[in-house]
Amino acid sequence: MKNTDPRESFSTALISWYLLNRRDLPWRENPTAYRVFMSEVMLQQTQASRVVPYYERWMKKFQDYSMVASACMDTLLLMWEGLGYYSRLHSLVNACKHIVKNHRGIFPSDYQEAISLPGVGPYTAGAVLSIAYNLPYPALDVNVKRVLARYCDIDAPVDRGPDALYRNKVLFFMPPGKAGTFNQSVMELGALCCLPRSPRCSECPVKGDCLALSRGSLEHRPRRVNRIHPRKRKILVAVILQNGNVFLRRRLKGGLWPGMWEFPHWEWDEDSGDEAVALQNFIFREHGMKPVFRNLLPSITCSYSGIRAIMVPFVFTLNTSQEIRGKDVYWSERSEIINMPIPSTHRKIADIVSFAR
DNA sequence: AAAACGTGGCT
DNA sequence: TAGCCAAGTTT
Repeated sequence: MKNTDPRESFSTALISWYLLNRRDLPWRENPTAYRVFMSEVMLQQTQASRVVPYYERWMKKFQDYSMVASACMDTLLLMWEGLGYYSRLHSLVNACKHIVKNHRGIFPSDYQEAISLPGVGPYTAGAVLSIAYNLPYPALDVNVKRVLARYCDIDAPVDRGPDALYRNKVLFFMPPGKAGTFNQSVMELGALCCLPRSPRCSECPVKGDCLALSRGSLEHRPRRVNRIHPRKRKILVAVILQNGNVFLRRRLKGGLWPGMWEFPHWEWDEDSGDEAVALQNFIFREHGMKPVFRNLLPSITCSYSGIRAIMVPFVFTLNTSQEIRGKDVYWSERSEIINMPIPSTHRKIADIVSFAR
């Protein structure tokens, strides 16, 4: 007699498929709570393939919470550079400090304690507790929502409103004692098979019971409501040189690119006017320098959280008689720029500057 | 509740 | 090119 329990047929087929098809990702070897925690934070809003090199560098350098907690912030920022969402890093460091101080260096196995750690939300708490400790919590990310929205033909939007419906579905299907493997199976199906654009239904281990597939509603699952079209901006960037050194300033904690180094820049919202002069005035207001405009560098487009920007780099030189020093400003040698944590779009400009001639 | 927060690959 | 998308959390 074949098993016809809908819970078991889903999880059994899914786990069998997972054990055969899963990727050999580094955080899947020896999945201690520390290793899983570091990977889950890096993976937030990011694709696995992009995280791999960052994760391997991180694990080589930091083997436990106390090593992260005591590391130099610039070193940490440099290791995170390019991953984006830098507040994750600041939260992660604070979480590590908290675990060392209050949990004897052991990730808490209590859900409420876990979710109260900085940067740890429902997803990350569920992922660490299920994967590292095999505790029965959902790890509800967009992959899981997409798989369930299709398999159960759920119309509730995945990007707004309460998650209770989706969480209950996960718990309904979760087989006893296999929380970690089950959660990873659903996520992996979403990442490899139940893809956002063109799902590979012919390869799917649970296609036989997929409601969206049988009802023909696959195109409408998952349903989304939140669509923000990006606004355009033009940003004038100042590359100020003095004796061959490059002027950088450190951003404040909070907001965009917290704690990282950048070129001074000014958002340009006019239709016309002398951009170089406007930028020069800004530099004087902000930093008290009066550098001389020399030339332009190639413009760079970038986008982040609803903004599409074009960055226009202006090269200035500053007379040696003007001495500008300060806590959060720095004259970097060209060869040294590579060791400063700099956000991705500014890094492209920095590379031109540091490798020029 | 809605907006902020990065970045790069793909179509 | 412009839009969509990704192992979410915080305010």
